[in-house]
Amino acid sequence: MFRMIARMENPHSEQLTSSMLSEAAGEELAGVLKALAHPVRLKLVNIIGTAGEGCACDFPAAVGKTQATVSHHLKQLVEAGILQREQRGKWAWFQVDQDRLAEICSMIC
Amino acid sequence: MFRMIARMENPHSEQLTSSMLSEAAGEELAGVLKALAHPVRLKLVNIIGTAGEGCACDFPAAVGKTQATVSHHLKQLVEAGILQREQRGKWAWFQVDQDRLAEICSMIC
DNA sequence: CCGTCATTTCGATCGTCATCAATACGATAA
DNA sequence: TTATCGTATTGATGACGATCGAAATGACGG
Repeated sequence: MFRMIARMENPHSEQLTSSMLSEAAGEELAGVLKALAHPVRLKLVNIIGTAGEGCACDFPAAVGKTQATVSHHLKQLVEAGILQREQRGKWAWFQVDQDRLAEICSMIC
Repeated sequence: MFRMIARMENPHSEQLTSSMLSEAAGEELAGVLKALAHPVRLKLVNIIGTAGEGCACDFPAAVGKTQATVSHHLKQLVEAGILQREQRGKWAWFQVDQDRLAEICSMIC
């Protein structure tokens, strides 16, 4: 029912409800959350995170969008630091940056 | 440097990177994150959360937006379940729903 | 070097969002 | 009830985001 989690402290000590959030930190956090706040992008993160990694070639069918649209969403996730991209031959593979997600959580809670 | 956190499990056991996220849960999470993913709304949550509570009358000056714009943002936060509204005489007071924030975190990490 | 295949970028369109002034609503005090 | 003050809603406008088809880029294999 409960579990214990060890987590690194937020290096900037900025936290949404217990310490003042700087202008810059607010903008940064808003940007990352915006990248995450879309059903298709959440689904991509979910697929990749659950499987450990994922090939871009499989995503259009998985999320029901064109390849161009998927590429657009992947770019946003990479730019937000949530996904990491790796080229393997012709194919682009993606992984979730778990530390980045943990960092986001540590700023919210 | 590290700290231990006891946390309630996500009642739906849906978690972004370790279990399949349902269509509905994805839409729901995207909606809440969208409500949070704006600099002005983050600042409102930060102000209210840090102080414990806050009066709507103080926010326009605090965030540098008109009363109408602030009211619009507050509504979104309330509808997302992040803020709770309470009428005290003429004034509207707001509090952060910490459990709701924890719930969001538990779905991300 | 070509040709092919995977992926990204471009350009256009359409819908949604942020913002504010003006107005309406709601609560209190006179 | 009426006046007043705080807050919410409306309506309009400009900015931004999602989407896709088409064209460009990049990575192989021959």
